[in-house]
Amino acid sequence: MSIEEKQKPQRNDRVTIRTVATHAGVSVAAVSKVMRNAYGVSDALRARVTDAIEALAYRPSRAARGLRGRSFTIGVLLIDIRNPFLPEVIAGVNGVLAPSHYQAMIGVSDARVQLETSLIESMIDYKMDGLILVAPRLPSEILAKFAVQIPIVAVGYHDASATAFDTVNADDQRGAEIAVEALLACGYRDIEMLSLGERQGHAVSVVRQREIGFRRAMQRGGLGSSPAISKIPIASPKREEAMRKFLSRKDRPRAVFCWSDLDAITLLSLAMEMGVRVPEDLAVIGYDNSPTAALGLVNLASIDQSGRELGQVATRALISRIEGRTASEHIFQIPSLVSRNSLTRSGNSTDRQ
Amino acid sequence: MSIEEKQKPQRNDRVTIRTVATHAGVSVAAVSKVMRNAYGVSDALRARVTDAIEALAYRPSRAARGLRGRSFTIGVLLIDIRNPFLPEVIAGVNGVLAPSHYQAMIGVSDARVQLETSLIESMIDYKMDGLILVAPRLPSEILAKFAVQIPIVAVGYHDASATAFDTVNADDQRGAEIAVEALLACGYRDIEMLSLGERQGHAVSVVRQREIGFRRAMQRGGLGSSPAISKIPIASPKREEAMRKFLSRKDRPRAVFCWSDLDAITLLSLAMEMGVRVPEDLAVIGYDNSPTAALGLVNLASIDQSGRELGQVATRALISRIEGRTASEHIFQIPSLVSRNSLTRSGNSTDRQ
DNA sequence: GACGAGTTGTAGAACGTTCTCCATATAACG
DNA sequence: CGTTATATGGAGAACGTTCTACAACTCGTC
Repeated sequence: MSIEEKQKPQRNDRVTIRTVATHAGVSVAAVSKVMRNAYGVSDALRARVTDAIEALAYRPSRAARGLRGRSFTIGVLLIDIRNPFLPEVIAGVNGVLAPSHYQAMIGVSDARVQLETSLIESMIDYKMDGLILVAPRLPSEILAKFAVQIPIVAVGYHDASATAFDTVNADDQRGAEIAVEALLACGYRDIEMLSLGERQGHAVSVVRQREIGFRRAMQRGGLGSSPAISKIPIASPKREEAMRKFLSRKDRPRAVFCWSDLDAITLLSLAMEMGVRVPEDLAVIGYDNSPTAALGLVNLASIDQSGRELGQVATRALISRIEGRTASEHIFQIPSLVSRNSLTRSGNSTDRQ
Repeated sequence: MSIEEKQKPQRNDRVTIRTVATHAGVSVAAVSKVMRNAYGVSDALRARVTDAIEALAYRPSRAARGLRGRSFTIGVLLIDIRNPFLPEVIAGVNGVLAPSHYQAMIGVSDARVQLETSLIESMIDYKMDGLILVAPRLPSEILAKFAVQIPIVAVGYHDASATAFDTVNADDQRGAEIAVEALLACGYRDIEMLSLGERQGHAVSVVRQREIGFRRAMQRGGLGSSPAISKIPIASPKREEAMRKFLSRKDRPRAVFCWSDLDAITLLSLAMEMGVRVPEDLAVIGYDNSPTAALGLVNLASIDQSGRELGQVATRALISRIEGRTASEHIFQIPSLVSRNSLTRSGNSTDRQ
């Protein structure tokens, strides 16, 4: 136990695998084996090596690891850090990763395809062990091409036919159905959906899925074969303009289902401003159950897709893929309704105003 | 220009620096020089090499780079991804980095010192070129120890005496002063601050700075030598409880300055619930000017510290440090007030209720 | 036309791991 | 006691860059 001084006169101060090896009196390869807990290591050897690692506070260089083998890092790609739903996903990922020896590194693509591509490439170049892409913008063929080089799990990306990578989703069709069913149960018949403007999102996007679910539930409720869906632009001046126009429409519906809380909350603000009472004049139901929706001031009913669970499930799927699974998996979570005052006065909170 | 086939029979399909070199008919070292635009490269050589890089769609391996030299990556450490102020900082960082050949990788520490340490170590082990720590929890001595190994810029961390690393801050003392001055200008005299519970944050934290500024402005305004500061716990059941107690206090002040929008917004919700009118019974001013504060439903006056600018400034500082600066810099931004209805009816939005 | 000063390109040793053999020691079995 | 399996440890070649030293070549300049 003489942890006196390094025996060989090393002038470099970094503790490498070699330092550990000489300190423990074993070979470099042995230390490597212990760390990766590979086959063919006796308990005695393992003990000696772990003691040395402890004593020297040795940390393997991630860069060097990546050059040859595993880097024990997984990359997470976020489309947008502003959406309050995404932090939940991260929390889920970190939760699963914490007890393992993996770590997450996050990149933010800001919804730009260019940046998204280059971040994915960077993560590959870092020899990361796997990727979790949250609501990626890239088409499925491109993702499949990347998936050849690195295990990929896509979250919030509906392509159940993908064979090269896994997907993890809340069932967005079902979520929209639940919203419509809730509105119907409150007695509303004149229902419209506020969806996302044309150019955003291809067929695989969550928005389109919610539209499909909306249509199906409306038809099933006997409310016409082509229920009304309004498209709201995403950029800021036009967005509010479109909502104001909607609110002041003569034939404004009695209830509205918004594709996302972000839109629903802005709608609530504008409604208050324009004297449209919620829910007396207009019932509103959002999607995501973001923390803001839960505020007493806002009190927005919303569909809850547990971001945390999505993150957890995606991480487990990724790890199993890293460890050898090749058949693709496509996992669905079932979302649920959180009722609040914007749906009906008997929501679950006290009255406003 | 015969980009026919690879000349040598390489069975490995990865394009490495060697592939580029043979394709361009030059040495490996030459290619490396061109990429790092190092000294001693003729225009002719540079052209040949860049052509080859283009033709082969070559991307240098980040892992290999990190092993020997620069990795052209900077690490960003976030204390908490839920705080809506942080995404702005990221946006600022990415904005500055986009045109350069650097890229950002983000880690989330969830305010756990343990995780914060291990993430910093990981980033060092990746041989990242520099670190931006946003509101780190670790004490200054520890940061200084890390700063020996890697350039560090701390954002939202008040330690102007640090010599080993840089700091970039909004002037939180001044921000609190501005808040108090605004309340005074509206004629309020009975002012209290809602701050963060005891155990959170050491002397260098932004919260303590805001307390200092609050006290100074109150004294300057002739409102006693030890103005009232209430501490609100951070965890959820106790937090609301403390706020309710505050709101129902007999000697409740006429105006309140909250250390953060997160607290101010919850306070507004509870006030509405308990029938305390804002601003007639209680004026409220927050800190951060988060997107939620700007909502018509919330309409919270707040101190704006441009997170985006903080991110930009921090990134520039980091790059200059990476490129050789050794003297430490401590940069201050001046925050500003955004007036809204929670401060006075003449805020800037339409009336509520 | 020899000599230094610059300029441009190259060879080859790091960097710190992993991982594929290979050598040895021990156990198992007839 | 030989033969064969099995378990354990080690040597040394990758991995894909950077970077130091140095060679070769081109100019002036004396």
